[in-house]
Amino acid sequence: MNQKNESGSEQVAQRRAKLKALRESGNAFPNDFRRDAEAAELLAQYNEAESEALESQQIEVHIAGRLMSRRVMGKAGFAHVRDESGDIQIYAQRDALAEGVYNSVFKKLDIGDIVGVSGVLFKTRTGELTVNVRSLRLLVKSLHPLPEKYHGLTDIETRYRRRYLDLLINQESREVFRKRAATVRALRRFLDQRGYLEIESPIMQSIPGGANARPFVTHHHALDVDLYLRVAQELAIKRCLVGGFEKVYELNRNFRNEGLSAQHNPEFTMLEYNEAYVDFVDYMNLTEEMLRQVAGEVTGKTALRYQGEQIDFSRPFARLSMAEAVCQHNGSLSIDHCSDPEALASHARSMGLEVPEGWTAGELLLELFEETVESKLISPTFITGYPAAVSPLSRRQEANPDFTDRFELFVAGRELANGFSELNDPEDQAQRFREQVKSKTQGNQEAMFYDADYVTALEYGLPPNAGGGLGVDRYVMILTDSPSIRDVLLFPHMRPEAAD
RNA sequence: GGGCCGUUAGCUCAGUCGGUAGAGCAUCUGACUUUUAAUCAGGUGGUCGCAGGUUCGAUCCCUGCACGGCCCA
Repeated sequence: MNQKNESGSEQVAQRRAKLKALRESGNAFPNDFRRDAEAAELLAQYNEAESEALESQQIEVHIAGRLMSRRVMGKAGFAHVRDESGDIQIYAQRDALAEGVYNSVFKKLDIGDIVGVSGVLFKTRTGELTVNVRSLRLLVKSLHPLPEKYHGLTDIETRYRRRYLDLLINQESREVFRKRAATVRALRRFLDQRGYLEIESPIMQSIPGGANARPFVTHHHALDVDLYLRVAQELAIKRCLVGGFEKVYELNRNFRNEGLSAQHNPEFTMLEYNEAYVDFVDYMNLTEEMLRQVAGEVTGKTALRYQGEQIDFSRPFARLSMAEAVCQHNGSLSIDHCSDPEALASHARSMGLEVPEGWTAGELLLELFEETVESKLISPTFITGYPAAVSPLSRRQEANPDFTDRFELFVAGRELANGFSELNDPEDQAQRFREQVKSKTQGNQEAMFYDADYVTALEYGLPPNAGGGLGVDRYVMILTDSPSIRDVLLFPHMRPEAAD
């Protein structure tokens, strides 16, 4: 924003003039300064030291970083230098520096410049650990003024579009991405320690599958074929189980061609994990343990506050069937009603919901669940008993084949994870794919494709297994108390800015 | 896709019941050798998101568009 004006702004022109002078007097972009300390390390080590002790030790340090503030008082001045670890103050005195350095280097620095500083540690009258500058070099001239020191950068659009500025100014933002990295590492560690194999399966596929979602299409010119960006990792993982790997996960990007919202980015990170010879109950247990352990490792806490709500991963997660959950939140319905399409439809209509004639009890139940329950599930809650019609890869319940051995986990009113005992009957799978294709020809762009090779894989024998999928971005949102998925994506998808 | 709100200096924000705009910080000049939202004095800086319309005159009113935020679908 306003980029067009900035190039002509007075402040930028002044800085460009300084850069021009630097170029004329030598290498304006040197890379031979070496540091031996970081701000946080020095503060940790010496902040408690007595002033006299520092005075007698004369500890010389070499630090580098970006100038974040400056207070010049005639023949001496203070500034703060920020490196990745934090900020530390420097103090430059004209008469303590080589001839001319104070006026020609220090006083010409602009906020945002990257400097290399050598000096000796001391404490100011107010007790702040400070580097008393002996020599000072400008390493990189910054051409644009930084956002203001007190209010910082708060414009949410600029924070997303120019993340580098956000990271530079807002330390909390850096912390979010450190926690994101820690979350990903902890998830991998959790599964690695249990003997899982991490795989990398194709992102470009000729037949996308594994989720009900509209895919992105691209084109391979040499082969002259359309390819889809994957919407899930699941079918690749289960092929690996057919191949004899028994515990497999993939943690990587998926792509779904849908709208953007505070919970949706077109590319997002999902962890999918499957294990042979376990079922969906085992996988609720595993998922619960994983989320609990990782939350503790990343935040150091068991009970989190998310957007004002208390979310406690340390307590056992609630487990309810969808019918039980709907009954809990719709006082006039009983469990018996939940298998009765008439009762469910009339209840839905009494609430003002539009439900088509001929919907099954399962479809009506799901509709009521989404309308009346989902947003109220703040504490971690597993919902089970999903209709087979909306679960084309899930194993059917033995007692009621219209439903599946599937769960979804809701936290903070949103879906966070999904899992099920996997369907490994090739003939049933083929039939489910046919139903998906029929739905697709009727206009459902989120319906699945028929994946003949996957059916063939099942015909060779997929061991009984369960699988789970975790929305990593949403999980990080909760761990970092971030209201929008864009807050946990370094470079979230934004509409292009208008051309000038 | 619909509704509401926002877009003014590099940043954070005021403001004009229609007469082409202000503050703080930043920046520039001067003073100042332990400051820390440094201080003091003075100055510079704007296509008021874009395009139309109404009007003698629009940053302000109207319409459309763009981007963003929130809510809904």
